[in-house]
Amino acid sequence: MTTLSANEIVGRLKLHGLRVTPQRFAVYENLLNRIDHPTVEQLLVELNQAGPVSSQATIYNSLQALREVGLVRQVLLEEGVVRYDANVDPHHHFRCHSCGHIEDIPWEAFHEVVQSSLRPGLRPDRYEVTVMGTCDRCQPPEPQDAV
Amino acid sequence: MTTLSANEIVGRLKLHGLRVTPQRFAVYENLLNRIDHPTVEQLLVELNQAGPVSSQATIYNSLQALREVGLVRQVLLEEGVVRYDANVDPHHHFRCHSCGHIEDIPWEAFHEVVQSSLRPGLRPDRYEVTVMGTCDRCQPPEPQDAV
DNA sequence: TTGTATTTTAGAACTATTCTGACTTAAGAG
DNA sequence: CTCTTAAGTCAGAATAGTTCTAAAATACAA
Ligand SMILES: [Mn+2]
Ligand SMILES: [Mn+2]
Ligand SMILES: [Zn+2]
Ligand SMILES: [Zn+2]
Repeated sequence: MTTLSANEIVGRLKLHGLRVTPQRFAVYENLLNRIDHPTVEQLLVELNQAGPVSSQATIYNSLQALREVGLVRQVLLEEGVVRYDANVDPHHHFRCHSCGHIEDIPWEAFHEVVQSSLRPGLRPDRYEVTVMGTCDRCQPPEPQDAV
Repeated sequence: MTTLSANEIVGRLKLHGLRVTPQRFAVYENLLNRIDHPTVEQLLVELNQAGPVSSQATIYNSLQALREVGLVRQVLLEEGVVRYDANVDPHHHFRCHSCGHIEDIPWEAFHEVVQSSLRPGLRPDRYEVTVMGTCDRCQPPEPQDAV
């Protein structure tokens, strides 16, 4: 989450062979500066809030280009909702089904569990845990109890 | 995976307050008898293979009804692909990114890992592990080795 | 059997995403 | 710089998965 400078963002794009257009820059910069895993619609609204920056088609194009070089990934947690994430380091996700809040779960949280637990024959090379539950702000009306 | 008799299937539907129509029965029965997590399209083709059984709209309707009473669940593993599963017991999924084969991973495989590994404040009530890798039939071109 | 709320269905509508093709631009070469 | 052109942008059309509509059919309780 360390905020990247404009130069660093440009550097990353060029490093991956992407031309630096204002639209592409804006999409990536915006995605880097938020932790909420936005949808295309949300990106579109926020980017064009203070005057037009990017068309819808270009946001789709930019996300696709960024995805192809591995700077951005999709996150699929809900049916019919595609979210985008500029955190491409392996990690997991938590989703509050009360308020919809989504947050990252560090990769280390489920350390090494998977590799050892699969049946022989399956060669895992990636895995991801999705946890659904209730976040801090949405605790259900329970009186008092601990884990 | 124990094959259910027609009577048992009817019983389940009624138990959940669903009327037993030929279409709804066929959708649920088909889903119970396969382990491949089919899409709507695949269900449509297979159900109507030997003469018309159910329209597309009715398959969507049936799946929605079955889902609402908890007899069927969706499985989201790939972008833009919604799959259905009549196994509603908690379990995880493996997906071979070579052939697309999908298989269940028993719930016990990752027993108790999650509950203990989350930050305080989050109350998990469901979680799911998605493992991507290579299945038996798609082992990469390695010379010789055994399991 | 009958009555009625539910279900089925073809086709229309809707929605997220991709495509099209004319125009614009980033950036390397000279 | 200026030129050149492959790459990018964008409005609108097209596509695809899903839901809606409303008329006809039907499950099932009485
Ligand atoms: Mn994330
Ligand atoms: Mn399954
Ligand atoms: Zn919440
Ligand atoms: Zn395979």
